[in-house]
Amino acid sequence: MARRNTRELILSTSLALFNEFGEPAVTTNHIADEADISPGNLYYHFNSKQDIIIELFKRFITQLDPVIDVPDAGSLDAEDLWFHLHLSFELKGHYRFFFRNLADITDRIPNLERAFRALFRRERQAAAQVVAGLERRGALTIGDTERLLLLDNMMLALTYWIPFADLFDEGGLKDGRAQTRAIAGVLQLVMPYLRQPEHDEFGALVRTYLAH
Amino acid sequence: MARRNTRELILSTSLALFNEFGEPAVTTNHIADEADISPGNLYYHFNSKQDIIIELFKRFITQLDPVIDVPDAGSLDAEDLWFHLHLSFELKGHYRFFFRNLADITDRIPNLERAFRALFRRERQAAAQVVAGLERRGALTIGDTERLLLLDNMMLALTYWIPFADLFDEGGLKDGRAQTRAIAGVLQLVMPYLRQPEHDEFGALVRTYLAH
DNA sequence: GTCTATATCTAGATAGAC
DNA sequence: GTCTATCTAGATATAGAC
Repeated sequence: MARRNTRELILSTSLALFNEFGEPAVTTNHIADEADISPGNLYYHFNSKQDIIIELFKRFITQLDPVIDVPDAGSLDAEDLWFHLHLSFELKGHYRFFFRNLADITDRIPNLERAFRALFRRERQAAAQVVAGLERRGALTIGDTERLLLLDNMMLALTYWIPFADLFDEGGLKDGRAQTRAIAGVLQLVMPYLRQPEHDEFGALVRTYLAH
Repeated sequence: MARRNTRELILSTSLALFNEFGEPAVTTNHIADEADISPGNLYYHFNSKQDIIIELFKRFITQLDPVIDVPDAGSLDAEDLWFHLHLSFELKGHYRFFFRNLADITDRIPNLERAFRALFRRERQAAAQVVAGLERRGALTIGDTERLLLLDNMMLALTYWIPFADLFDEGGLKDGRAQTRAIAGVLQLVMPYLRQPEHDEFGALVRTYLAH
């Protein structure tokens, strides 16, 4: 067969199968089969199935890092925010098997739980910075209780929109329609607290993109 | 041992273990062990592990039915809505293992996927009726796009607040604090679209309950 | 690096005595 | 109804030849 890079082949095959059937339902034999290699070969490149998952997670987080830690989170306008959410949801869709069974997978792989907690903490902080930035510029007004609950609802959408869409999947995750609706959902959470002209800017953006 | 009702013991033991460790991590041997019966005895009462899960689901849905299909959904006030959400989230917390691994569990148990889809459809309809009722009474104004996204965000909270809280669990699910915050989160989603006096009624309710 | 063959382990499930 | 003992299947992982 003389493949260029078997390790990469195993990773991409695993990711595709995990996303399609869910990680627990995909065995190392299935992966080897689908990649047209032997099970023994798979274990030459990876010590365990967990190692494959961990490597996939590392790649996910490496790609997500620059998306979350946006340097000027405090000065984003509607278009910037849309763009950031777009990158975030697209990436999460690409690695959606993690979010499908978050509790199960973080339970079984010890370090993954800590990693996801850290991720959520940073995502929440980033969201808080965006809100704080809008407040500072006088574009947004919100009470303390409301801010807390707004961040809760934002985190919920950022974490579970992908698996939620997956449950009803009519292909929307692959062509990006599901991601578009997710972004619109997040922006709508913020919109009610915006003053003009930002309020209408956000609204127009949502409508434009939702219309395809 | 001469137990009153072994079948019930198996069910309650299973539910407790599933909620604590996640259903995939709990074997039939663990259940038998924890219930102080033999594995053989467990299989005398249930043909399979799936049968236990299905029976638990039946009980969940039987209890949830009257909570979802509220006859006068169109005329709920803030307190009524709070109460309904309370019942709903409490019950979901009681059977939270289903929501922990929704995608996985619905994939493995064929009929469960259909059942959950039906449940979501009904929940969304009920939410839509509540919103429509508020609109009819002049308490709420919302555009068509916004209504759609509002329902998305409500469904997201109704479905995933429990597993979300579970991820960070500091015991909040058992004493009900997590559920309280979930209810507040849902009410906050609706609040921005309310006029007075309903807007302040909802706000006061949220603040009262969140303060413990 | 890759293969075939196989070891190991564990979960779900059954058999048959009591 | 309940037990002990055991079967079976399938998944992860290893051994050793090529």
